Formats: sequence, structure tokens, C-alpha cells
Amino acid sequence: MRADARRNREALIEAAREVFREQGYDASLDLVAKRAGVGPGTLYRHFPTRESLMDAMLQSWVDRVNDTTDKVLLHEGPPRDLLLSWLQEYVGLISVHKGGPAKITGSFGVEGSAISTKCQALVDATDRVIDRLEDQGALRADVEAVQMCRLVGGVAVVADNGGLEPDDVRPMLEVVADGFLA
Amino acid sequence: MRADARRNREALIEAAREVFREQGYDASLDLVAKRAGVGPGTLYRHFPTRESLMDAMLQSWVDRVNDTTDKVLLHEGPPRDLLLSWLQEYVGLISVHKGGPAKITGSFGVEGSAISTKCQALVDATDRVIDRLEDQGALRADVEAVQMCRLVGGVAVVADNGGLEPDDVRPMLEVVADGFLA
DNA sequence: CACAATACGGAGACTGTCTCCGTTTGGCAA
DNA sequence: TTGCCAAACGGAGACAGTCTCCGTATTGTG
Repeated sequence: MRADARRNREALIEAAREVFREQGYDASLDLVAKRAGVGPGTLYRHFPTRESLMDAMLQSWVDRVNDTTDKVLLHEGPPRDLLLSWLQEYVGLISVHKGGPAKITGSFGVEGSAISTKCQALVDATDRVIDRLEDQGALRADVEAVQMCRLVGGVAVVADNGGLEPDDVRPMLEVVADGFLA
Repeated sequence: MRADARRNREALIEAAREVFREQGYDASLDLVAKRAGVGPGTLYRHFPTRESLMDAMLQSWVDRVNDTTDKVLLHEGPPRDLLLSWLQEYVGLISVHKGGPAKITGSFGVEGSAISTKCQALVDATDRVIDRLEDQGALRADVEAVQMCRLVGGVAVVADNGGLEPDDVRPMLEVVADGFLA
């Protein structure tokens, strides 16, 4: 890739991060281009779809998912606390921006979605937590990671849509956690 | 209201029902107007916002919510079955059209939303089910109807977004149900 | 039947998406 | 260094959707 192309690509990703944070995932892409100091054509050449731009943006986010999982798994204590704190972190992770939860949670298993590859990081992370809990015999029999992701994702979506406070989210996560525990 | 105005209003609601069913809630409103055989100006005079049009559309739906609740409450059997069948009906009720679950679930408690008034029907219905379950001492202590609506709504949203089959939804609802039960 | 009051409708302003193509730039080979 | 051309740029503009304004048409009442 040519030097100017690489430069513009980076500028676009950075601009997208800014603009999406400010205005949510529906923000005008032409604005992203303008903010990056390039023409719309350049944006669409680098990122043919809105999704592909998000995919690029979420690259570094995957690292954060993994780091957070490591941290949560360090925590010793009752299984319920472990699960609950993972669920809370999960909501935090996918609530990066307005509209993020819906975008991410809606992309599980939708093949062809650029974001769906990133979702795998979430499923893998959740799987690690589930493995730990299963070792402790704390879970009901048939728990699958994707299922848990979807359920918690749903909570995050409504929290995001409705502007819910953490205090409103907590009890919902408790319900979910208790539903998954043996 | 003048006779022609009433006629157009009805035509618009009927057209909206058609178009939204075919294309989801993001469908072009000008198309709805055209389908109804009126100009865009007429549509926007009757329904200043997309929401207000939906609100009118959902009028008859409220009746269906109540009927369904009646039917579910007739069912005798273990509390868990009652709750589960309500949750399933709930998902069905709000999944009228593509995008419906997100629209409805995102409108709880958002005051000023025309749809939010319709959501009250859902909360009330859920409350009736909760009352029954509480009489049987089957629920955990602090269950609120809105909370349950949001949680199940979240499930419906991800089911809708991801094109999930009822078989995928069922286990998620079981988790939710078990989370709410004592 | 006439005349307000009420309602209609479509042209068009505005915004966002995405493409096409003439112009510019980077980097390699001579 | 220079010249070349593939690679990349950028912005005009086609297209679609939202929503408004205002001249025109319709209703129903006195």
C-alpha cells in the first residue's frame, strides 16, 4: 500500500472513532471523510461499507476485550460474583458508543458481516468464563457462550436505547446470572 | 374532522401497515403516502413524525395484547410453564414486523415517544402475569414488570436482528424465566 | 349556492449515500 | 535525477429519503 493511502486510512479510522463517539453509529460518512481531510471517494475506496469501517475501528477493541477477560478471571470469589462481574464488564465493553450494543449484538452469526468476525472475540472471552464456572460446577447443564452473549447483549441494547443507568442494569444482569447458574 | 381527512387518515394507516410489514420500520414514508394515494404533505400533516404514524397503527395491536394475556392467564399448571408461555407470547407480540422489537423495547420510559404510551399495555399485561405468579409465591422478591419487559424485549431484539428461530429463542427464555423465579 | 374553513398535493430545499472519472502523487527503473 | 505509470485522490453529481411551504381544491354550513 502506498504511503499516502496508508496515511489516509489511519486518518479515516481516527476520524470515524471521533465522529461515531460524538454522534453514534448513524453519523454521516461524508462527515467522517471531511473530518479526516479526504474526499468521500477516498473513504468509500478504503471502506466500501459502513461495516468495514467499523471493523477496522474495532481492531484495538478486541485487545481490550481480552485484557478485560484476563482481569475478570483473576478475581477469586463465589461463582455468582465472577459471572456477575463478567456480565457487567461485557455490557461495558459493547457499550463503547451509542448504538454499539445493537450493532454488535445484531451481528452474531450473521455471516458476511465484517463485524461478526470481531464478535468471535466476545464469544471466546465468554467461553473462557463459562469454562471456569463449569469447572466449579456452578452452571446449569446446557449453557452456550453465544446464547449468553445474546442475552446480555439484549440487556445492553435496551440499556443503551433507554438511556438506563448502571443501577437499572444491575438487577437485570442478576436475573440473567441467576438464570444461568445451577 | 372532515370526511376526506378521515378517509385519508385511514388509508395512510392501512398503507403504513402494508409497507412496514414488507420493508420494516425504516421504509420510506413518501412511499407510504404514495401507496395511500395521497401527497407527502398530507401524510406529514396527519402524522408529523414516523412515531405518530406507528402509534396509530398499533392501536388495534393493543387489543391483541390484552386478549393474549387473558388466554395465557387461563392456562392452569406449574408457575414456570405459565411464565414461560407468557414470555413466548410476549416475544411473538412485539415481533410483529422486522425491527419491531427494537422499536418497541427502545421506547419504554422514553417520555414524549408516542409509542411509549402503547408500551404501557405491555407493562400492564406483564404485571397481571406477575401478580398471578406472586400469589403463588413463585417469584423472587423484587421483580418489576418494566424490568421483565426490557429483558424479554432484549431477547426479542436479538432474535429479530439475527433471524433466530424459535428453537434458538426458547432456551434463552428459559434462562430468563429461571432468573425471575424464586 | 356561496363562502370560509379545512384539507390537499407536489415542487423543491435539504441531507446523506455512493460513484465516476479527470487529476494528482508516489515510488521504481533507467 | 528524471520520467513514467500504476495507484490513489477528491469532488461533482446522481440518487433517495425527509419534510415544508403555499397555491389550489374540497367540504359542509348558513
